[in-house]
Amino acid sequence: MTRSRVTVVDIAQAAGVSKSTVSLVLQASPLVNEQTRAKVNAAIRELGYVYNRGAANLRQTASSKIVGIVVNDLTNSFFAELAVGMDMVMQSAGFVQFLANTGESIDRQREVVASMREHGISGLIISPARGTEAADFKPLTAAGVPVVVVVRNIAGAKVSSLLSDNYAGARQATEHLISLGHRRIAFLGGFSDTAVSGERMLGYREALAAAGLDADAALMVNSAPSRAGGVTAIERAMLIADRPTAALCFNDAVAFGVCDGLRARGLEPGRDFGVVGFDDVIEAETAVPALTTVSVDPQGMGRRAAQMLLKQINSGRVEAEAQVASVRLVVRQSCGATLKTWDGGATHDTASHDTVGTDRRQHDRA
Amino acid sequence: MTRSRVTVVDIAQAAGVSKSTVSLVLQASPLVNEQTRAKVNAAIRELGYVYNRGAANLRQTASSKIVGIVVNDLTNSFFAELAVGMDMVMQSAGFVQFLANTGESIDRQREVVASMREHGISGLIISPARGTEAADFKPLTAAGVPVVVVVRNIAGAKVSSLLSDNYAGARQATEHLISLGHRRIAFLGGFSDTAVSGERMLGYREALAAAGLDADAALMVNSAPSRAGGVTAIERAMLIADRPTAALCFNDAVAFGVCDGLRARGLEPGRDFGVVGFDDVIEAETAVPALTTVSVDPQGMGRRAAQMLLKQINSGRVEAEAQVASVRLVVRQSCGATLKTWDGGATHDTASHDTVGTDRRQHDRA
DNA sequence: TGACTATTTTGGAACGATCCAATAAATCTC
DNA sequence: GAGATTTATTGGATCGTTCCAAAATAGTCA
Repeated sequence: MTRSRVTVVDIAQAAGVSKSTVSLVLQASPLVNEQTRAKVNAAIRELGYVYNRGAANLRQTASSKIVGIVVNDLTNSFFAELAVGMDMVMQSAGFVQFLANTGESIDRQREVVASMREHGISGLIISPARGTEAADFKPLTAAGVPVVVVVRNIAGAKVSSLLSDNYAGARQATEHLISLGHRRIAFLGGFSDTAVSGERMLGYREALAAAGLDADAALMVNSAPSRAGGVTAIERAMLIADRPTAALCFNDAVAFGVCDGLRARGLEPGRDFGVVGFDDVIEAETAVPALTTVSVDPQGMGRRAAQMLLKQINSGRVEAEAQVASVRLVVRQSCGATLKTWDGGATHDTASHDTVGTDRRQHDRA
Repeated sequence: MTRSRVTVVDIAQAAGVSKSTVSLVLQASPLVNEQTRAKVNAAIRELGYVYNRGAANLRQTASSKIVGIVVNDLTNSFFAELAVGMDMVMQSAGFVQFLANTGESIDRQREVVASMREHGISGLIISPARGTEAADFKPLTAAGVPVVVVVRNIAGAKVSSLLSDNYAGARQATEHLISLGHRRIAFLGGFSDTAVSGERMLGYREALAAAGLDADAALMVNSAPSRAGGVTAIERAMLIADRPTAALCFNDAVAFGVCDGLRARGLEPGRDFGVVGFDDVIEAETAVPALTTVSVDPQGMGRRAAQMLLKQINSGRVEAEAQVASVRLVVRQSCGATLKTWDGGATHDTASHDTVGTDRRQHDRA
């Protein structure tokens, strides 16, 4: 016996006014008399009324107060934090968000976006799955739904974007490793056919070139952009004859995997091998050794993307705007630059240095 | 010039039928003639029609195909994976989900649940913030909205729940550490005033008691249930005179922090100190040393919770059902079990074993 | 008091899809 | 070929809110 919903009419009846008046109270209109407002509010509380936004949204002037957020891998801390950042500003703005995970499946992405549209989102933030094309956003923009693309760029799409400065970050990180004395620097993880990977790799290569080092193709190894991928990437990188002594990793997850892989072969990241990540996820700081990484502040990026979207929703204009979030290298321990004390090992009795490189040794175990 | 929405009437006109017929086509009714259906579908594609679910939901017989998911800390892998598990089955069932992060704020939680209700969720899965009371769910259940509480129990709430068997898991893990010869076993991390922590701590204490060991209050140290919390917890635990030789950690995040903290003081987890986590997050397997932990399979739990909710939504009956997800101890390396000769002494010259870390040695620096 | 503002309140027509009862068209039955 | 049956189609009322034009009430001033 599910009793039928409590509606404005019920409230009106209970408060002895018309439904129009109740409606005015609901939207806090100054037109309504204080006493009347109090009576209506009392009735609302009394009857346990809940506003039906769906009904209100029917009138085409209304905004649904719903946005869609689509990410490709929520299990990756980077995206989880991105989502949390968005959530914060959306909640504060009185919006509620659909969130969907695509797991890089373009089909799921299409379904999920279609589904969100049916439910009437007033905007969409998406970190597109691999293979997403500019044309995929056509229907959205044509319908006047603002879209913000984050993290991964979609060439030719007439939507707003918020990307991190991958080129600059990678270049800076690579230069840092070079300044520490490294000459054989690997680029590990990620898929080179993605825009993000391409940009980071370009920064890496140009930094090498500028220093007069040549980019050995054997030093660039693709892998899944995950911790497990990092393990396999470093394994492969150490198979070649002229081994790297340091690596720029596609992201922090890969970097952690690389650290795992190094330890598995008896090498200590930061001491025996320089490791630099990308993203600066929350664990990067507390990990041991603390991860030197390019900070992109995912939560901040999420907040910023949300603000971009809100601005467009509120202004009513759908005008593409491309923003680039600047990044900065955060030097911690995994690159070897701040090497302090854990030199430990009996076969190892160097004094402390503040750079890597001097006490690096080759552990031949293969 | 945002042209007004395309509606069923427009489609009807274009296809030369009535809006009722269009509606029948939309819900794939067998009543409609094949040719008519084709005509209508063509018009739908032609005009770029998008279904307006909000309008459909007005009729009270309809189900909104929206569920709400509320978690308290999406940056914790455990919850991220839980969410992904739910997302999977919800997507497959044609539902779309609101997702909100409360960050343990009971106010945000209340706001966000209210907001979701206004948008017409047909069900809610919630991992309640600390301090949530049974009464908070009253309005939901009274309105016939099924609720599934996950992870944390709310005593007295008349809603369904899916909890992991914290008691059994903690007991099993503690027994395992005891069987490895440990006598001073700490319980690190978490807040003892939460249900989850209470259950796990009980399992820990009863295992100790059953083995004739007494539970030293100094060995139980509270901390935030995060990686950073784990670092501080182990630091505090190592300050006491009669130090622990192993620890059961509140969750995997804490366990990783404990490993970090141990390394910072020159101790190698798994060799010099037994560490057991709880949750079995995805990184537990690939970490070095691989984390011995109580597997609760967060993704599987998410899927299961989603299924419970769907069952209730579909059956229309709101009947509370309490499920307990069984857990199992996954023995990896961090507990030291794969190292046979654990003796806890400072002088330590074990031979090679088939684990990582054979050439790592103890660094006494404290 | 009556005319004239302000200030409040209010029916009814949207909004877009569904569903029921009723109709129209096609097929069958004897 | 008239009636019964099956198969397709269709107006209109409905869901809960907003908004507009209009009405009712209160307040002001000559």
